[in-house]
Amino acid sequence: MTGRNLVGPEADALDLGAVFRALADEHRRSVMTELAADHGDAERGCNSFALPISKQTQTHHFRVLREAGLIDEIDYGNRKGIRLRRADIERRFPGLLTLLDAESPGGHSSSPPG
Amino acid sequence: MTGRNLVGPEADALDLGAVFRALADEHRRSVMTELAADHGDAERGCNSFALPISKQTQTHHFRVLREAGLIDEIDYGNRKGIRLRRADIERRFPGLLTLLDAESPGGHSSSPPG
DNA sequence: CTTCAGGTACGATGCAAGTCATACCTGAAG
DNA sequence: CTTCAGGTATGACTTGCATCGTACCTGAAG
Repeated sequence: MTGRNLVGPEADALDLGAVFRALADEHRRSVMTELAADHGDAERGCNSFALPISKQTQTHHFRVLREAGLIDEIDYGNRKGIRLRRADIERRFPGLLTLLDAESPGGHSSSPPG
Repeated sequence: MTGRNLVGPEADALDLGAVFRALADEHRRSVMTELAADHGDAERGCNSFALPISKQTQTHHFRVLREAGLIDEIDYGNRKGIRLRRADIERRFPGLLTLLDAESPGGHSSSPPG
């Protein structure tokens, strides 16, 4: 089961305004910081971020990140996978992920948070 | 006639969240895009940005940019100067101004908009 | 003094967005 | 089938924020 990607903007259509608005929220930024810190770009589950908010609100936040073009959401039916669109972001906004990576608790990192 | 700088956060105290929130607004981002495009970092007047909003709202926006640590506001009494904190931003968030510069209408530029 | 332009302070308003409650859907396990 | 966990849809609530109206301040010019 490879799942199916939920729709997001094309790489060339990424809008800096939408990206900044998405990253303006603390919870969404913490998600992006974790994703940027994992240079292996492993697919993550929604619960692996331990966000202190209800699941409905989490659904909302992941939707905003997807519509900004920052992540892919892979629909498995009763589960969902999150994957960073690293290549697209680097091509359109080079250096942005480095900024987020620098905000990672342990500073720059090449390994997943565990 | 040197004017007096209105207070803003120290260079090391710049917060990425506050920066993203500041850049989430279209008007504030257009100001920052213009400032980033002028590599000469000339001091600008508030009216030189031609923002299509009232002066009270402009005061609000410049205040947000200053409190985020992105600009200095020099108080001349009945006038105000705006200057980009390029060095501080580059040190704390390297690459951020390049992202904004790339959003400049004519693409990358080394000269003021005129 | 008065006049005027640039800027600020305060308050009110309207809208966008973050949050959650309820209800429902999906797939896996018994 | 039932049960359960993960996720979504809808609606309502609340907060934040962009905006402007009114009033006031500041400095320059007359």
